[in-house]
Amino acid sequence: MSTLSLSVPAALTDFSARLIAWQRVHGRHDLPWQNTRDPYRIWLSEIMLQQTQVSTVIPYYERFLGRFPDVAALAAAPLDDVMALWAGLGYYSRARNLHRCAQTVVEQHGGAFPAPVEALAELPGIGRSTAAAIASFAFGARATILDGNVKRVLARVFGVEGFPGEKRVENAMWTLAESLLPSNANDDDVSAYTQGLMDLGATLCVRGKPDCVRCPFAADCVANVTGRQRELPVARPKKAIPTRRTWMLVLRDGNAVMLEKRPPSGIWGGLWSLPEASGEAALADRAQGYGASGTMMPLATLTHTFTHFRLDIEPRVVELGSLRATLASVGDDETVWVALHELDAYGVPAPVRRLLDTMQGSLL
DNA sequence: AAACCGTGGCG
DNA sequence: TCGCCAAGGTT
Repeated sequence: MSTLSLSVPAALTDFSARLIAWQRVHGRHDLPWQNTRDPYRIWLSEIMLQQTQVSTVIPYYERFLGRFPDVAALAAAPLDDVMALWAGLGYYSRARNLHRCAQTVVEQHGGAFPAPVEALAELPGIGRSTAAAIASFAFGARATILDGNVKRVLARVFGVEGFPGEKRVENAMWTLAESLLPSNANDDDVSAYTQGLMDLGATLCVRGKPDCVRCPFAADCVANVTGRQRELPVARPKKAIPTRRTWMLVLRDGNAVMLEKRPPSGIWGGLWSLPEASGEAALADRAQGYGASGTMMPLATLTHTFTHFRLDIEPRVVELGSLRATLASVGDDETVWVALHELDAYGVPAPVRRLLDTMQGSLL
Protein backbone atom coordinates (compact mmCIF):
# COMPACT_ATOMS: atom_id res chain seq x y z
CA MET A 1 0.00 0.00 0.00
CA SER A 2 1.24 3.49 -0.83
CA THR A 3 1.54 6.27 1.66
CA LEU A 4 0.86 9.84 0.63
CA SER A 5 3.55 12.17 1.91
CA LEU A 6 3.14 15.91 2.16
CA SER A 7 5.88 18.41 2.94
CA VAL A 8 5.87 22.03 4.02
CA PRO A 9 7.75 24.37 1.64
CA ALA A 10 10.26 26.80 3.13
CA ALA A 11 8.03 29.78 2.39
CA LEU A 12 5.37 28.34 4.68
CA THR A 13 7.43 27.43 7.72
CA ASP A 14 5.79 30.39 9.48
CA PHE A 15 2.29 29.10 8.66
CA SER A 16 1.09 29.15 12.27
CA ALA A 17 2.52 32.60 13.05
CA ARG A 18 0.89 34.09 9.98
CA LEU A 19 -2.40 32.41 10.73
CA ILE A 20 -2.43 33.55 14.35
CA ALA A 21 -1.63 37.15 13.33
CA TRP A 22 -4.40 37.06 10.73
CA GLN A 23 -6.91 35.59 13.17
CA ARG A 24 -6.33 38.26 15.80
CA VAL A 25 -7.14 41.02 13.31
CA HIS A 26 -9.56 39.47 10.83
CA GLY A 27 -10.97 36.39 12.56
CA ARG A 28 -14.26 35.95 14.40
CA HIS A 29 -14.26 36.90 18.08
CA ASP A 30 -17.89 37.22 19.08
CA LEU A 31 -19.56 33.91 18.39
CA PRO A 32 -21.73 32.79 21.32
CA TRP A 33 -19.29 30.04 22.34
CA GLN A 34 -16.20 32.21 22.22
CA ASN A 35 -14.63 34.30 25.00
CA THR A 36 -15.06 31.47 27.46
CA ARG A 37 -12.94 28.61 28.70
CA ASP A 38 -15.87 26.69 30.05
CA PRO A 39 -15.32 23.19 28.63
CA TYR A 40 -19.07 22.52 28.78
CA ARG A 41 -19.95 25.45 26.54
CA ILE A 42 -17.10 24.72 24.17
CA TRP A 43 -17.97 21.02 24.02
CA LEU A 44 -21.66 21.75 23.39
CA SER A 45 -20.82 24.11 20.53
CA GLU A 46 -18.36 21.70 18.94
CA ILE A 47 -20.88 18.86 18.92
CA MET A 48 -23.60 21.05 17.45
CA LEU A 49 -21.19 22.38 14.84
CA GLN A 50 -20.31 18.93 13.52
CA GLN A 51 -21.39 19.01 9.86
CA THR A 52 -23.57 22.00 10.68
CA GLN A 53 -23.07 25.64 9.80
CA VAL A 54 -22.67 28.40 12.39
CA SER A 55 -25.85 30.28 11.45
CA THR A 56 -27.90 27.12 11.89
CA VAL A 57 -26.37 26.29 15.26
CA ILE A 58 -26.67 29.65 17.03
CA PRO A 59 -30.39 29.57 17.95
CA TYR A 60 -30.13 25.92 19.03
CA TYR A 61 -27.07 26.67 21.13
CA GLU A 62 -28.76 29.54 22.93
CA ARG A 63 -31.89 27.52 23.67
CA PHE A 64 -29.87 24.53 24.82
CA LEU A 65 -27.68 26.56 27.15
CA GLY A 66 -30.74 28.29 28.60
CA ARG A 67 -32.31 24.96 29.49
CA PHE A 68 -29.13 23.11 30.45
CA PRO A 69 -26.66 25.66 31.87
CA ASP A 70 -24.09 23.07 32.94
CA VAL A 71 -23.11 19.47 32.41
CA ALA A 72 -24.87 18.33 35.59
CA ALA A 73 -28.18 19.74 34.43
CA LEU A 74 -27.81 18.01 31.09
CA ALA A 75 -26.84 14.70 32.66
CA ALA A 76 -29.87 14.81 34.96
CA ALA A 77 -32.35 15.54 32.18
CA PRO A 78 -34.49 12.88 30.48
CA LEU A 79 -33.11 11.95 27.05
CA ASP A 80 -36.51 12.83 25.60
CA ASP A 81 -36.08 16.47 26.65
CA VAL A 82 -32.67 16.58 25.00
CA MET A 83 -34.08 15.14 21.78
CA ALA A 84 -36.88 17.71 21.80
CA LEU A 85 -34.38 20.56 22.01
CA TRP A 86 -32.23 18.99 19.30
CA ALA A 87 -35.12 18.36 16.90
CA GLY A 88 -34.49 19.99 13.53
CA LEU A 89 -30.72 20.10 13.91
CA GLY A 90 -30.21 16.65 12.39
CA TYR A 91 -27.74 13.82 12.97
CA TYR A 92 -29.59 12.76 16.10
CA SER A 93 -26.94 10.34 17.28
CA ARG A 94 -25.14 13.53 18.29
CA ALA A 95 -27.90 14.28 20.79
CA ARG A 96 -27.93 10.76 22.20
CA ASN A 97 -24.13 10.77 22.51
CA LEU A 98 -24.25 14.25 24.02
CA HIS A 99 -26.51 13.00 26.78
CA ARG A 100 -24.38 9.89 27.35
CA CYS A 101 -21.24 12.01 27.42
CA ALA A 102 -22.69 14.36 30.03
CA GLN A 103 -23.55 11.39 32.23
CA THR A 104 -20.10 9.92 31.78
CA VAL A 105 -18.46 13.22 32.74
CA VAL A 106 -20.58 13.40 35.88
CA GLU A 107 -20.22 9.77 36.88
CA GLN A 108 -16.63 9.03 35.88
CA HIS A 109 -14.89 12.41 35.90
CA GLY A 110 -16.47 14.11 38.91
CA GLY A 111 -18.46 16.51 36.75
CA ALA A 112 -15.41 18.07 35.08
CA PHE A 113 -14.30 17.39 31.51
CA PRO A 114 -10.85 15.75 31.35
CA ALA A 115 -8.13 17.94 29.83
CA PRO A 116 -6.00 15.47 27.82
CA VAL A 117 -7.09 15.08 24.19
CA GLU A 118 -6.78 11.31 24.50
CA ALA A 119 -9.25 11.27 27.38
CA LEU A 120 -11.63 13.61 25.58
CA ALA A 121 -11.57 11.44 22.48
CA GLU A 122 -12.77 8.47 24.49
CA LEU A 123 -16.01 10.20 25.39
CA PRO A 124 -19.15 9.46 23.35
CA GLY A 125 -19.52 11.66 20.29
CA ILE A 126 -16.04 13.16 20.59
CA GLY A 127 -13.65 12.08 17.86
CA ARG A 128 -10.10 13.13 17.13
CA SER A 129 -10.92 16.54 15.66
CA THR A 130 -13.56 17.54 18.19
CA ALA A 131 -11.27 16.44 21.03
CA ALA A 132 -8.54 18.71 19.67
CA ALA A 133 -10.93 21.64 19.37
CA ILE A 134 -12.09 21.28 22.98
CA ALA A 135 -8.58 20.68 24.30
CA SER A 136 -7.14 23.72 22.54
CA PHE A 137 -9.99 26.13 23.31
CA ALA A 138 -10.65 25.06 26.88
CA PHE A 139 -7.24 23.88 28.06
CA GLY A 140 -4.71 25.47 25.69
CA ALA A 141 -3.53 22.09 24.50
CA ARG A 142 -1.31 21.84 21.45
CA ALA A 143 -3.53 19.65 19.29
CA THR A 144 -4.79 20.07 15.77
CA ILE A 145 -8.28 19.90 14.41
CA LEU A 146 -9.02 18.48 10.96
CA ASP A 147 -12.51 19.47 9.91
CA GLY A 148 -13.95 20.44 6.55
CA ASN A 149 -12.48 23.93 6.81
CA VAL A 150 -8.98 22.69 7.50
CA LYS A 151 -9.16 20.08 4.75
CA ARG A 152 -10.15 22.77 2.26
CA VAL A 153 -7.42 25.18 3.40
CA LEU A 154 -4.70 22.52 3.38
CA ALA A 155 -5.79 21.10 0.02
CA ARG A 156 -5.53 24.54 -1.55
CA VAL A 157 -2.51 26.05 0.20
CA PHE A 158 -0.39 22.90 -0.07
CA GLY A 159 -1.92 21.56 -3.27
CA VAL A 160 -3.07 18.27 -1.77
CA GLU A 161 -4.46 16.02 -4.49
CA GLY A 162 -7.10 13.38 -3.90
CA PHE A 163 -10.50 13.35 -2.20
CA PRO A 164 -9.96 14.28 1.48
CA GLY A 165 -12.65 11.79 2.50
CA GLU A 166 -10.37 9.02 1.28
CA LYS A 167 -8.46 7.42 4.13
CA ARG A 168 -5.04 7.76 2.54
CA VAL A 169 -5.51 11.47 1.83
CA GLU A 170 -7.01 12.14 5.23
CA ASN A 171 -4.13 10.43 7.00
CA ALA A 172 -1.64 12.57 5.10
CA MET A 173 -3.60 15.68 6.05
CA TRP A 174 -3.56 14.73 9.73
CA THR A 175 0.21 14.43 9.58
CA LEU A 176 0.53 17.72 7.73
CA ALA A 177 -1.81 19.47 10.17
CA GLU A 178 0.19 18.17 13.13
CA SER A 179 3.42 19.48 11.61
CA LEU A 180 1.91 22.94 11.19
CA LEU A 181 1.03 23.44 14.87
CA PRO A 182 2.82 26.37 16.54
CA SER A 183 5.83 25.04 18.40
CA ASN A 184 6.05 27.45 21.28
CA ALA A 185 2.59 28.80 21.94
CA ASN A 186 0.77 29.99 25.03
CA ASP A 187 -2.90 29.22 25.63
CA ASP A 188 -4.10 32.32 23.78
CA ASP A 189 -1.94 31.52 20.78
CA VAL A 190 -3.27 27.98 20.63
CA SER A 191 -6.85 29.24 20.71
CA ALA A 192 -6.13 31.83 18.03
CA TYR A 193 -4.47 29.19 15.88
CA THR A 194 -7.35 26.71 16.07
CA GLN A 195 -9.89 29.46 15.58
CA GLY A 196 -7.81 30.82 12.70
CA LEU A 197 -7.99 27.51 10.85
CA MET A 198 -11.77 27.56 11.17
CA ASP A 199 -12.14 31.25 10.38
CA LEU A 200 -9.95 31.16 7.30
CA GLY A 201 -11.92 28.25 5.89
CA ALA A 202 -15.31 29.64 6.83
CA THR A 203 -14.87 33.27 5.81
CA LEU A 204 -12.16 33.50 3.10
CA CYS A 205 -11.22 30.07 1.81
CA VAL A 206 -14.83 29.13 1.12
CA ARG A 207 -15.86 26.46 -1.34
CA GLY A 208 -17.53 28.52 -4.03
CA LYS A 209 -15.65 31.75 -4.52
CA PRO A 210 -12.69 32.13 -2.17
CA ASP A 211 -11.55 35.66 -1.34
CA CYS A 212 -7.90 35.03 -2.15
CA VAL A 213 -7.06 38.74 -2.29
CA ARG A 214 -7.50 38.99 1.47
CA CYS A 215 -5.79 35.71 2.30
CA PRO A 216 -2.51 35.80 4.22
CA PHE A 217 -1.29 32.81 2.20
CA ALA A 218 -2.24 34.08 -1.26
CA ALA A 219 1.34 34.38 -2.50
CA ASP A 220 2.22 30.81 -1.46
CA CYS A 221 -1.09 29.04 -2.01
CA VAL A 222 -0.82 26.36 -4.69
CA ALA A 223 -4.47 26.71 -5.69
CA ASN A 224 -4.33 30.50 -5.93
CA VAL A 225 -1.02 30.67 -7.75
CA THR A 226 -2.11 28.06 -10.29
CA GLY A 227 -5.74 29.19 -10.49
CA ARG A 228 -7.08 25.86 -9.28
CA GLN A 229 -9.32 27.09 -6.45
CA ARG A 230 -12.29 25.40 -8.10
CA GLU A 231 -10.53 22.05 -8.40
CA LEU A 232 -9.14 21.86 -4.87
CA PRO A 233 -10.07 20.21 -2.69
CA VAL A 234 -10.97 17.33 -5.00
CA ALA A 235 -14.74 16.79 -4.87
CA ARG A 236 -16.39 13.74 -3.45
CA PRO A 237 -16.96 11.05 -6.09
CA LYS A 238 -20.61 11.38 -7.06
CA LYS A 239 -22.95 8.47 -6.64
CA ALA A 240 -26.62 8.16 -7.47
CA ILE A 241 -28.85 8.26 -4.41
CA PRO A 242 -31.83 5.88 -4.21
CA THR A 243 -35.42 6.94 -3.59
CA ARG A 244 -37.49 5.30 -0.88
CA ARG A 245 -41.22 5.66 -0.27
CA THR A 246 -43.12 5.50 2.99
CA TRP A 247 -46.73 5.93 4.08
CA MET A 248 -47.37 7.96 7.23
CA LEU A 249 -50.51 7.85 9.32
CA VAL A 250 -51.90 11.11 10.69
CA LEU A 251 -54.30 9.62 13.23
CA ARG A 252 -56.35 12.54 14.48
CA ASP A 253 -58.58 13.06 17.44
CA GLY A 254 -59.70 16.63 17.00
CA ASN A 255 -56.67 18.76 17.69
CA ALA A 256 -54.38 15.91 18.70
CA VAL A 257 -52.33 13.42 16.69
CA MET A 258 -50.75 10.15 17.64
CA LEU A 259 -46.96 9.84 17.55
CA GLU A 260 -44.82 6.82 18.07
CA LYS A 261 -41.24 6.66 19.20
CA ARG A 262 -38.73 5.50 16.64
CA PRO A 263 -36.07 2.93 17.53
CA PRO A 264 -32.88 4.39 19.03
CA SER A 265 -30.75 3.68 15.96
CA GLY A 266 -31.27 4.31 12.28
CA ILE A 267 -32.84 7.32 10.62
CA TRP A 268 -34.45 9.78 13.05
CA GLY A 269 -33.41 7.47 15.88
CA GLY A 270 -35.11 8.27 19.18
CA LEU A 271 -37.45 10.88 17.71
CA TRP A 272 -41.24 10.90 17.85
CA SER A 273 -42.80 10.44 14.45
CA LEU A 274 -45.98 9.37 12.69
CA PRO A 275 -46.77 5.65 12.43
CA GLU A 276 -45.43 4.29 9.16
CA ALA A 277 -46.11 1.45 6.76
CA SER A 278 -44.62 0.38 3.47
CA GLY A 279 -47.87 0.69 1.52
CA GLU A 280 -51.44 1.99 1.45
CA ALA A 281 -53.05 -1.24 2.58
CA ALA A 282 -50.57 -1.88 5.35
CA LEU A 283 -51.16 1.62 6.68
CA ALA A 284 -54.93 1.08 6.59
CA ASP A 285 -54.43 -2.03 8.69
CA ARG A 286 -52.47 -0.08 11.25
CA ALA A 287 -55.16 2.62 11.33
CA GLN A 288 -57.83 0.02 12.00
CA GLY A 289 -55.73 -1.50 14.72
CA TYR A 290 -55.66 1.88 16.43
CA GLY A 291 -59.45 2.12 16.31
CA ALA A 292 -59.87 4.37 13.27
CA SER A 293 -63.01 3.66 11.30
CA GLY A 294 -63.16 6.35 8.59
CA THR A 295 -61.39 6.43 5.28
CA MET A 296 -57.85 7.67 4.95
CA MET A 297 -57.62 11.06 3.27
CA PRO A 298 -54.49 11.56 1.19
CA LEU A 299 -52.39 14.69 1.52
CA ALA A 300 -49.87 15.84 -1.03
CA THR A 301 -46.73 13.75 -1.31
CA LEU A 302 -43.78 15.43 0.35
CA THR A 303 -40.22 14.75 -0.63
CA HIS A 304 -37.39 14.87 1.85
CA THR A 305 -33.78 14.60 0.77
CA PHE A 306 -31.17 13.10 3.04
CA THR A 307 -27.47 12.93 2.35
CA HIS A 308 -27.66 9.41 0.99
CA PHE A 309 -31.26 8.85 -0.13
CA ARG A 310 -34.48 10.60 -1.08
CA LEU A 311 -37.65 9.86 0.82
CA ASP A 312 -41.13 10.30 -0.66
CA ILE A 313 -43.67 10.57 2.14
CA GLU A 314 -47.33 9.71 1.49
CA PRO A 315 -49.37 11.20 4.35
CA ARG A 316 -52.82 9.75 5.05
CA VAL A 317 -55.19 11.43 7.49
CA VAL A 318 -57.85 9.51 9.36
CA GLU A 319 -60.10 10.51 12.23
CA LEU A 320 -60.17 8.37 15.32
CA GLY A 321 -63.56 6.69 15.18
CA SER A 322 -63.81 5.39 18.72
CA LEU A 323 -62.85 6.54 22.18
CA ARG A 324 -59.20 7.21 22.70
CA ALA A 325 -59.37 5.08 25.84
CA THR A 326 -59.44 2.00 23.65
CA LEU A 327 -55.86 2.81 22.79
CA ALA A 328 -54.82 1.71 26.24
CA SER A 329 -54.35 -1.73 24.78
CA VAL A 330 -51.73 -0.50 22.35
CA GLY A 331 -50.61 2.58 24.24
CA ASP A 332 -47.28 2.37 26.08
CA ASP A 333 -44.07 4.34 26.30
CA GLU A 334 -43.76 4.10 22.54
CA THR A 335 -47.03 5.84 21.72
CA VAL A 336 -48.34 9.26 22.67
CA TRP A 337 -51.11 11.67 21.80
CA VAL A 338 -49.97 15.24 21.30
CA ALA A 339 -51.92 18.43 20.67
CA LEU A 340 -50.64 20.14 17.54
CA HIS A 341 -49.73 23.26 19.50
CA GLU A 342 -47.63 21.28 21.96
CA LEU A 343 -45.25 19.64 19.52
CA ASP A 344 -42.31 21.65 20.87
CA ALA A 345 -42.13 19.28 23.82
CA TYR A 346 -41.37 16.35 21.49
CA GLY A 347 -38.48 15.67 19.18
CA VAL A 348 -40.14 15.38 15.78
CA PRO A 349 -38.33 14.98 12.41
CA ALA A 350 -38.22 18.18 10.38
CA PRO A 351 -40.48 17.13 7.48
CA VAL A 352 -43.02 15.59 9.87
CA ARG A 353 -42.97 18.78 11.91
CA ARG A 354 -43.61 20.84 8.79
CA LEU A 355 -46.51 18.59 7.83
CA LEU A 356 -48.11 18.87 11.26
CA ASP A 357 -47.54 22.61 11.45
CA THR A 358 -49.31 22.99 8.11
CA MET A 359 -52.21 20.92 9.41
CA GLN A 360 -52.49 23.05 12.52
CA GLY A 361 -52.49 26.15 10.35
CA SER A 362 -55.35 24.81 8.26
CA LEU A 363 -57.36 24.07 11.40
CA LEU A 364 -57.19 27.65 12.64
C1' DA B 1 -12.83 1.10 4.42
C1' DA B 2 -16.96 2.63 3.23
C1' DA B 3 -21.65 3.29 4.53
C1' DC B 4 -24.64 5.48 7.49
C1' DC B 5 -26.55 9.42 9.71
C1' DG B 6 -30.27 15.43 8.80
C1' DT B 7 -31.04 19.67 7.45
C1' DG B 8 -30.79 23.97 5.18
C1' DG B 9 -28.49 27.21 2.27
C1' DC B 10 -26.49 28.47 -1.87
C1' DG B 11 -24.97 28.82 -6.77
C1' DT C 1 -34.61 22.77 -9.84
C1' DC C 2 -30.81 20.34 -8.25
C1' DG C 3 -26.24 19.05 -6.92
C1' DC C 4 -23.17 19.94 -3.33
C1' DC C 5 -21.85 19.92 1.32
C1' DA C 6 -21.06 22.18 6.18
C1' DA C 7 -16.74 23.17 13.15
C1' DG C 8 -17.49 14.51 11.91
C1' DG C 9 -18.33 10.27 14.56
C1' DT C 10 -19.63 5.58 14.72
C1' DT C 11 -19.94 1.04 13.06
